Amino acid sequence: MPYSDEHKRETQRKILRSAARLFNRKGFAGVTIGEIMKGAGLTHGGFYRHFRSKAELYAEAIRYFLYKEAPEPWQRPPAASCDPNQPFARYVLDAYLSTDHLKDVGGSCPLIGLPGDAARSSRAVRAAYREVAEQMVRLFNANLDGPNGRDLALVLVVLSVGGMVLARAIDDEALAGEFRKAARGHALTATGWEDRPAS
Amino acid sequence: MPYSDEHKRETQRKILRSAARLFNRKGFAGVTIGEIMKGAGLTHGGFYRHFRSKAELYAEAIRYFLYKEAPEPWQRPPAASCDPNQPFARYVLDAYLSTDHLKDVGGSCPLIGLPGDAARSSRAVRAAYREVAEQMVRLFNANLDGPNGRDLALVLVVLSVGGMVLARAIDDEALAGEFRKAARGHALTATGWEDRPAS
DNA sequence: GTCTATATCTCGATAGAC
DNA sequence: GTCTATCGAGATATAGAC
Repeated sequence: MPYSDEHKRETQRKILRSAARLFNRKGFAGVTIGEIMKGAGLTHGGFYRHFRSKAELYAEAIRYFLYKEAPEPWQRPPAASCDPNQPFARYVLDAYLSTDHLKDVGGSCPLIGLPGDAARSSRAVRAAYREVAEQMVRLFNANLDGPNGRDLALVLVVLSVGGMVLARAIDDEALAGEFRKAARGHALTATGWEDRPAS
Repeated sequence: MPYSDEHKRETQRKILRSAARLFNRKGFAGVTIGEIMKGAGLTHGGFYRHFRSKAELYAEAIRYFLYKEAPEPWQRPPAASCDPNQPFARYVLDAYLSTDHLKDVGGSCPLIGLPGDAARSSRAVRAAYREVAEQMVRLFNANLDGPNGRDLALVLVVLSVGGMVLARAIDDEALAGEFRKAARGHALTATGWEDRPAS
């Protein structure tokens, strides 16, 4: 057996990783199978031994980000500036609306890069998108007690995603910055988390 | 002169109207020139006497919504329930996050349907997108006095656009409703505009 | 499982009659 | 200005050798 199961899973992972980055950067229709496979170090033809179609890959790529590939800031607070008195969700909010995240188009959260395509896609894709959104709500909610915790968590997700979506689509960096800063500042005030300079 | 200038402008208007609806529903890459022209009651070939390319049409279609085609609620308060004591911007917020607007995919505000495509498009497209966003900020700001008026207006735009973008992309109507309600409720509290049942 | 090669299709843009 | 017809590029998906 020249190719082990382990090797196949590893190849799939490479394809998903390449696909996630490209879909984020160029949208569903803007990406070709050949491009994705090239990004994974493979060629066009082999794709269909791993996924049945481009559409199926799309949903898998969204879920992939959620479970395997979420970058550092979403997993745990940055060690260097870790302050136990600050809720973890606060670090996530800062990272989400940060300039780094704005500019990291390929590696960013799929909630930002794909909403338009997701809305027009199959149930499977929209279900994957929903799972990511739910995970984000739970993350914020874990740091918000009280009866209004869930409502406030929903608002934080709306502010995070909405602020970044607008900032990405606008051609004016100053206005894009205003949107992000306003969303971040308002979120910190609403939650009672103290403010400090944005990144 | 079998075709007057007036006739040409009217034809352009039809093309833009058809294009705006289709771009909202299917995204930039998902729409074909033939489809757009069919929606305008014309055929494929005539398109290039009106626009130089599909990309140019895209920017024009966004602007078109802004200046000519914005539906009733964005232009003035609904006559039936008009209360002079309620700020106009409050009606806009309600209409923006309403179920009607959620379901009117083709006729909705381009800020909701196109952000992903806009972010990946030319400067002209992103400039058009920015103009619509700026207009919306001004609209809210006109009803928010004080030094924090502009910041709050920016937050309202983020809540409106973010709430609808998330609601559209998710396959769960209940969660989509939660996002919209949370965004609306929070906006009304933050502005001091009184609350009442959502539509 | 992965490769090269190709079938089949669709789209954006152009040409030329009316 | 609008039509029909078509070109040429580039896409998804498949076939078959290794």
